[in-house]
Amino acid sequence: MRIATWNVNGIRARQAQVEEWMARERPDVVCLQEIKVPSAQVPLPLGAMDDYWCYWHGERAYSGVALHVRKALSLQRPVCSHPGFDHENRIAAVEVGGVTVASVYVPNGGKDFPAKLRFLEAMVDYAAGLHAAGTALVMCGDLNVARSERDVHPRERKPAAIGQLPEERALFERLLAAGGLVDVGRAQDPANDQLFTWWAPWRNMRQRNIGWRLDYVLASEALAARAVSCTVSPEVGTSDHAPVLAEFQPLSS
DNA sequence: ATGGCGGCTGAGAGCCGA
Repeated sequence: MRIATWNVNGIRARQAQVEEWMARERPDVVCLQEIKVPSAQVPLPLGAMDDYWCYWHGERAYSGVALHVRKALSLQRPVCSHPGFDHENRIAAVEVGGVTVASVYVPNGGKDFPAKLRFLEAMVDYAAGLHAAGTALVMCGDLNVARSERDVHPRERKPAAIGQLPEERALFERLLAAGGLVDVGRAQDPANDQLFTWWAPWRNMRQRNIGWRLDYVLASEALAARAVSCTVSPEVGTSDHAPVLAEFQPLSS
């Protein structure tokens, strides 16, 4: 089971890159963020792929998320939803094989920081509810928080910067604790202090790997114990964010 | 400390990102 996430920063501008990447990586589930287009205007063939169930949850110009589920995983169209706390089309979820997968784009917070905190708090409650119900969850996406100091390159560390603030980091830890979730990227690569997924688009920050880790695959403990890898692909695409792909052994085996 | 630029809309200059 291969689950991938990518903030594409405009699906129309990134269409060919996403198609190429999906053809090469062949993920079973794909979570996209910042599609920046109304669901009805998603370009084909990405909008309705032969071998994936596609769920687009977007709006004009801004934000928006999507989910793709390989049809072989689920003969009938999976049940898709956007949880009640959604805001600006920032979360979509799908239930497949007893696992809930969510594609999430947390508000940056520069425009409305309290709204970011409210969204993160609602994510905590959502994950806690699924945890209490015994539903396995994989929460993927651009969480717009660098989890800890080591998730920001030393030269980008700014304690007062949005994305690095103590209250955001505390909410990140609450999300993991209340949801019974594991940060799969960190768990798979515990000693790596260069594990970045976003780079500022100037001064060759990406090539020099001076970045932030903002994109995550969080998985319920039982599922995370089945993870075999979680990799960032900094060379893929021209979004400010790189895709992240986690591979899991089947839960049942 | 600051920084630059692409994607989007609407058909300009401005918002947004983190």
